[in-house]
Amino acid sequence: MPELPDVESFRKVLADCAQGRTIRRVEIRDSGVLHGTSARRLSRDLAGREVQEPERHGKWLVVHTDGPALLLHFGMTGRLVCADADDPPHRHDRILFTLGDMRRPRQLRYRDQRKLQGLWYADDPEAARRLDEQGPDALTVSRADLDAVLAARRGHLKSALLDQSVLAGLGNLLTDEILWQARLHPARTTRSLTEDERAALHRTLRRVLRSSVRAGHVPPRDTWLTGRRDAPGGAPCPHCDIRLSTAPVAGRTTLWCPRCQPEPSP
DNA sequence: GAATATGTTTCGAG
DNA sequence: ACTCGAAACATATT
Repeated sequence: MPELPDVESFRKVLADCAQGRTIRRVEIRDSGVLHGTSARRLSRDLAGREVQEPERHGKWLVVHTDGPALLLHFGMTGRLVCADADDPPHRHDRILFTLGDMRRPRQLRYRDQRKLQGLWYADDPEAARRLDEQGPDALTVSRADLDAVLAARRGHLKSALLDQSVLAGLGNLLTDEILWQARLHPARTTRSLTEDERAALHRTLRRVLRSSVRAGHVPPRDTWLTGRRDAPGGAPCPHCDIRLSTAPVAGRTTLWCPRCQPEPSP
Protein backbone atom coordinates (compact mmCIF):
# COMPACT_ATOMS: atom_id res chain seq x y z
CA MET A 1 0.00 0.00 0.00
CA PRO A 2 2.41 2.70 1.10
CA GLU A 3 3.54 5.37 -1.31
CA LEU A 4 4.03 9.02 -0.41
CA PRO A 5 0.31 9.80 0.20
CA ASP A 6 -0.09 6.78 2.47
CA VAL A 7 3.01 7.65 4.48
CA GLU A 8 1.75 11.22 4.74
CA SER A 9 -1.47 9.87 6.24
CA PHE A 10 0.56 7.75 8.68
CA ARG A 11 2.36 10.94 9.67
CA LYS A 12 -1.00 12.43 10.56
CA VAL A 13 -2.03 9.32 12.47
CA LEU A 14 1.20 9.53 14.44
CA ALA A 15 0.76 13.25 15.15
CA ASP A 16 -2.87 12.89 16.26
CA CYS A 17 -2.23 9.80 18.31
CA ALA A 18 1.08 10.55 19.95
CA GLN A 19 2.44 14.06 19.52
CA GLY A 20 2.86 15.79 22.87
CA ARG A 21 2.20 12.55 24.74
CA THR A 22 4.51 10.37 26.73
CA ILE A 23 5.36 6.84 25.73
CA ARG A 24 4.41 4.69 28.69
CA ARG A 25 5.31 1.33 27.34
CA VAL A 26 6.64 -0.31 24.19
CA GLU A 27 5.67 -3.86 23.41
CA ILE A 28 7.53 -5.62 20.63
CA ARG A 29 5.41 -8.50 19.44
CA ASP A 30 7.72 -9.37 16.57
CA SER A 31 11.33 -8.26 16.72
CA GLY A 32 11.68 -9.14 13.02
CA VAL A 33 10.84 -5.52 12.20
CA LEU A 34 13.65 -4.11 14.34
CA HIS A 35 16.92 -3.22 12.64
CA GLY A 36 20.15 -2.52 14.47
CA THR A 37 18.57 -2.74 17.91
CA SER A 38 16.90 -5.17 20.27
CA ALA A 39 13.42 -5.19 21.75
CA ARG A 40 14.92 -4.69 25.18
CA ARG A 41 16.97 -1.66 24.18
CA LEU A 42 14.13 -0.05 22.23
CA SER A 43 11.65 -0.23 25.07
CA ARG A 44 14.21 0.94 27.59
CA ASP A 45 15.21 3.92 25.42
CA LEU A 46 11.66 5.03 24.63
CA ALA A 47 9.81 4.57 27.90
CA GLY A 48 9.06 7.95 29.42
CA ARG A 49 9.91 9.88 26.25
CA GLU A 50 7.66 12.53 24.78
CA VAL A 51 6.74 12.33 21.10
CA GLN A 52 7.39 15.46 19.08
CA GLU A 53 6.24 16.63 15.67
CA PRO A 54 6.85 13.90 13.07
CA GLU A 55 8.47 14.45 9.68
CA ARG A 56 8.22 12.65 6.37
CA HIS A 57 10.63 12.45 3.48
CA GLY A 58 9.55 10.34 0.53
CA LYS A 59 8.33 7.08 2.02
CA TRP A 60 10.28 7.53 5.27
CA LEU A 61 8.67 8.68 8.48
CA VAL A 62 10.84 10.28 11.15
CA VAL A 63 9.53 9.97 14.70
CA HIS A 64 11.12 12.64 16.88
CA THR A 65 11.08 12.31 20.65
CA ASP A 66 12.90 14.11 23.44
CA GLY A 67 15.16 11.05 23.38
CA PRO A 68 16.21 9.10 20.30
CA ALA A 69 14.56 9.66 16.91
CA LEU A 70 13.21 6.68 15.00
CA LEU A 71 12.89 5.98 11.30
CA LEU A 72 9.96 3.98 9.98
CA HIS A 73 9.62 2.48 6.54
CA PHE A 74 6.48 0.60 5.61
CA GLY A 75 7.65 -1.55 2.73
CA MET A 76 4.75 -2.83 0.71
CA THR A 77 2.31 -3.79 3.47
CA GLY A 78 3.12 -1.66 6.52
CA ARG A 79 0.86 0.90 8.17
CA LEU A 80 0.36 2.87 11.35
CA VAL A 81 -2.87 2.74 13.30
CA CYS A 82 -4.07 4.47 16.44
CA ALA A 83 -6.21 2.34 18.72
CA ASP A 84 -7.57 2.25 22.19
CA ALA A 85 -4.98 0.48 24.33
CA ASP A 86 -7.65 -1.98 25.44
CA ASP A 87 -8.49 -3.10 21.91
CA PRO A 88 -7.07 -6.50 21.10
CA PRO A 89 -4.10 -6.20 18.75
CA HIS A 90 -4.28 -7.26 15.14
CA ARG A 91 -2.40 -10.35 14.06
CA HIS A 92 0.14 -8.25 12.17
CA ASP A 93 0.69 -5.60 14.83
CA ARG A 94 4.44 -5.89 15.34
CA ILE A 95 5.06 -3.02 17.77
CA LEU A 96 2.67 -1.36 20.23
CA PHE A 97 3.45 2.05 21.72
CA THR A 98 1.19 2.84 24.65
CA LEU A 99 0.80 6.55 25.17
CA GLY A 100 -0.45 9.26 27.41
CA ASP A 101 -2.66 9.46 30.39
CA MET A 102 -3.62 6.49 32.48
CA ARG A 103 -7.36 7.02 32.22
CA ARG A 104 -7.70 6.56 28.50
CA PRO A 105 -4.42 5.32 27.12
CA ARG A 106 -4.03 5.17 23.37
CA GLN A 107 -1.88 2.88 21.42
CA LEU A 108 0.08 3.54 18.27
CA ARG A 109 0.57 0.33 16.34
CA TYR A 110 3.11 -0.52 13.66
CA ARG A 111 1.25 -3.12 11.63
CA ASP A 112 2.94 -5.00 8.82
CA GLN A 113 2.15 -8.25 7.14
CA ARG A 114 5.30 -8.88 5.14
CA LYS A 115 7.98 -7.22 7.28
CA LEU A 116 9.95 -6.09 4.25
CA GLN A 117 11.16 -2.95 6.03
CA GLY A 118 10.66 -1.82 9.64
CA LEU A 119 12.13 0.44 12.32
CA TRP A 120 15.61 1.90 12.78
CA TYR A 121 17.20 4.41 15.12
CA ALA A 122 17.75 7.62 13.18
CA ASP A 123 21.48 7.47 13.93
CA ASP A 124 21.82 3.90 12.67
CA PRO A 125 24.46 4.02 9.92
CA GLU A 126 22.49 1.91 7.45
CA ALA A 127 19.27 3.90 7.85
CA ALA A 128 21.09 7.21 7.88
CA ARG A 129 22.77 6.31 4.61
CA ARG A 130 19.50 5.28 3.02
CA LEU A 131 17.79 8.51 4.09
CA ASP A 132 20.77 10.48 2.92
CA GLU A 133 20.53 8.96 -0.55
CA GLN A 134 16.93 10.03 -1.08
CA GLY A 135 16.17 12.47 -3.87
CA PRO A 136 13.98 15.54 -3.37
CA ASP A 137 10.53 14.87 -1.90
CA ALA A 138 8.03 14.40 -4.72
CA LEU A 139 5.29 16.40 -3.00
CA THR A 140 7.30 19.59 -2.85
CA VAL A 141 9.81 19.23 -5.67
CA SER A 142 10.16 22.39 -7.74
CA ARG A 143 10.06 22.44 -11.52
CA ALA A 144 13.75 23.34 -11.60
CA ASP A 145 14.74 20.51 -9.26
CA LEU A 146 12.68 17.97 -11.17
CA ASP A 147 14.34 19.06 -14.39
CA ALA A 148 17.74 18.81 -12.74
CA VAL A 149 17.28 15.28 -11.41
CA LEU A 150 15.83 14.06 -14.71
CA ALA A 151 18.68 15.64 -16.65
CA ALA A 152 21.14 13.69 -14.52
CA ARG A 153 19.50 10.41 -15.37
CA ARG A 154 19.24 8.29 -18.52
CA GLY A 155 17.05 5.35 -19.37
CA HIS A 156 13.31 4.87 -19.02
CA LEU A 157 11.20 7.60 -17.49
CA LYS A 158 9.36 5.11 -15.34
CA SER A 159 12.51 3.66 -13.83
CA ALA A 160 13.78 7.18 -13.07
CA LEU A 161 10.55 8.23 -11.35
CA LEU A 162 10.48 5.01 -9.36
CA ASP A 163 14.06 5.42 -8.16
CA GLN A 164 13.97 6.93 -4.66
CA SER A 165 17.43 8.39 -5.07
CA VAL A 166 16.17 10.40 -8.06
CA LEU A 167 12.83 11.48 -6.59
CA ALA A 168 11.49 10.33 -3.22
CA GLY A 169 7.95 9.14 -2.72
CA LEU A 170 6.54 7.68 -5.92
CA GLY A 171 5.67 3.99 -6.13
CA ASN A 172 4.37 1.80 -8.90
CA LEU A 173 0.74 2.97 -8.82
CA LEU A 174 1.52 6.67 -8.59
CA THR A 175 4.09 6.51 -11.34
CA ASP A 176 1.66 4.84 -13.74
CA GLU A 177 -1.06 7.32 -12.79
CA ILE A 178 1.14 10.37 -13.31
CA LEU A 179 2.52 9.14 -16.63
CA TRP A 180 -0.98 8.36 -17.89
CA GLN A 181 -2.37 11.74 -16.82
CA ALA A 182 0.65 13.47 -18.35
CA ARG A 183 0.19 11.36 -21.51
CA LEU A 184 3.75 10.09 -21.46
CA HIS A 185 4.63 6.50 -22.29
CA PRO A 186 6.49 4.77 -19.43
CA ALA A 187 9.23 3.62 -21.78
CA ARG A 188 10.03 7.13 -22.98
CA THR A 189 13.57 8.03 -22.03
CA THR A 190 14.28 10.92 -19.70
CA ARG A 191 16.44 12.47 -22.41
CA SER A 192 13.69 12.46 -25.02
CA LEU A 193 11.41 14.79 -23.05
CA THR A 194 10.71 18.17 -24.54
CA GLU A 195 10.39 21.35 -22.51
CA ASP A 196 6.58 21.14 -22.77
CA GLU A 197 6.54 17.51 -21.70
CA ARG A 198 8.70 18.24 -18.68
CA ALA A 199 6.35 21.08 -17.74
CA ALA A 200 3.35 18.75 -18.10
CA LEU A 201 5.06 16.11 -16.03
CA HIS A 202 5.72 18.53 -13.18
CA ARG A 203 2.20 19.96 -13.30
CA THR A 204 0.62 16.50 -13.33
CA LEU A 205 2.87 15.18 -10.60
CA ARG A 206 1.82 18.01 -8.29
CA ARG A 207 -1.85 17.64 -9.10
CA VAL A 208 -1.92 13.85 -8.65
CA LEU A 209 0.09 13.97 -5.45
CA ARG A 210 -2.00 16.70 -3.90
CA SER A 211 -5.29 14.96 -4.47
CA SER A 212 -3.81 11.65 -3.35
CA VAL A 213 -2.50 13.22 -0.15
CA ARG A 214 -5.94 14.71 0.44
CA ALA A 215 -7.46 11.24 0.01
CA GLY A 216 -4.76 9.56 2.12
CA HIS A 217 -3.85 7.19 -0.71
CA VAL A 218 -3.94 7.00 -4.51
CA PRO A 219 -7.70 7.18 -4.99
CA PRO A 220 -9.09 4.38 -7.18
CA ARG A 221 -11.43 6.73 -9.02
CA ASP A 222 -13.13 5.64 -12.22
CA THR A 223 -11.69 8.65 -14.00
CA TRP A 224 -8.16 7.70 -12.95
CA LEU A 225 -6.00 4.90 -14.19
CA THR A 226 -5.72 3.46 -10.69
CA GLY A 227 -9.43 2.68 -10.70
CA ARG A 228 -8.89 0.32 -13.64
CA ARG A 229 -5.93 -1.64 -12.37
CA ASP A 230 -7.69 -4.70 -11.10
CA ALA A 231 -10.03 -5.32 -14.02
CA PRO A 232 -9.39 -8.83 -15.32
CA GLY A 233 -8.20 -9.16 -18.89
CA GLY A 234 -7.41 -5.48 -19.29
CA ALA A 235 -9.75 -2.53 -18.76
CA PRO A 236 -10.63 0.35 -21.09
CA CYS A 237 -8.81 3.69 -20.81
CA PRO A 238 -10.93 6.22 -18.90
CA HIS A 239 -10.01 8.85 -21.53
CA CYS A 240 -10.47 7.09 -24.85
CA ASP A 241 -11.98 3.70 -24.03
CA ILE A 242 -9.33 1.73 -25.90
CA ARG A 243 -8.01 -1.32 -24.06
CA LEU A 244 -5.14 -0.54 -21.70
CA SER A 245 -1.81 -2.32 -22.17
CA THR A 246 0.12 -4.15 -19.48
CA ALA A 247 3.75 -5.20 -19.47
CA PRO A 248 6.64 -5.16 -17.05
CA VAL A 249 8.64 -1.93 -17.20
CA ALA A 250 11.50 -1.35 -14.77
CA GLY A 251 10.66 -4.76 -13.32
CA ARG A 252 7.18 -3.75 -12.22
CA THR A 253 3.69 -4.35 -13.57
CA THR A 254 2.97 -1.33 -15.74
CA LEU A 255 -0.33 -0.11 -17.12
CA TRP A 256 -0.66 2.45 -19.89
CA CYS A 257 -2.93 3.51 -22.73
CA PRO A 258 -1.50 2.79 -26.17
CA ARG A 259 -3.46 5.67 -27.69
CA CYS A 260 -3.09 8.42 -25.06
CA GLN A 261 0.54 7.52 -24.33
CA PRO A 262 2.15 6.96 -27.71
CA GLU A 263 5.07 4.55 -27.99
CA PRO A 264 8.43 6.31 -28.00
CA SER A 265 9.93 6.51 -31.47
CA PRO A 266 13.33 4.79 -31.53
C1' DG B 1 1.21 -25.53 -6.48
C1' DA B 2 1.90 -21.20 -9.23
C1' DA B 3 1.65 -16.51 -9.98
C1' DT B 4 1.19 -12.13 -8.09
C1' DA B 5 1.64 -8.13 -4.85
C1' DT B 6 1.37 -0.35 -3.84
C1' DG B 7 9.09 -1.72 -1.77
C1' DT B 8 14.08 -1.77 -1.59
C1' DT B 9 18.84 -3.49 -1.80
C1' DT B 10 22.46 -6.11 -3.83
C1' DC B 11 24.91 -8.16 -7.51
C1' DG B 12 26.41 -9.44 -12.07
C1' DA B 13 26.12 -8.10 -16.90
C1' DG B 14 26.05 -5.00 -20.69
C1' DA C 1 30.30 5.35 -14.27
C1' DC C 2 25.55 4.14 -15.33
C1' DT C 3 21.66 1.42 -16.09
C1' DC C 4 19.12 -2.86 -16.22
C1' DG C 5 17.21 -7.23 -14.82
C1' DA C 6 17.03 -10.81 -11.54
C1' DA C 7 17.13 -12.44 -7.02
C1' DA C 8 16.30 -11.94 -2.21
C1' DC C 9 13.68 -10.47 1.85
C1' DA C 10 8.52 -12.63 4.27
C1' DT C 11 3.73 -13.55 3.78
C1' DA C 12 -0.97 -13.46 2.03
C1' DT C 13 -4.18 -13.87 -1.72
C1' DT C 14 -6.05 -15.51 -6.01
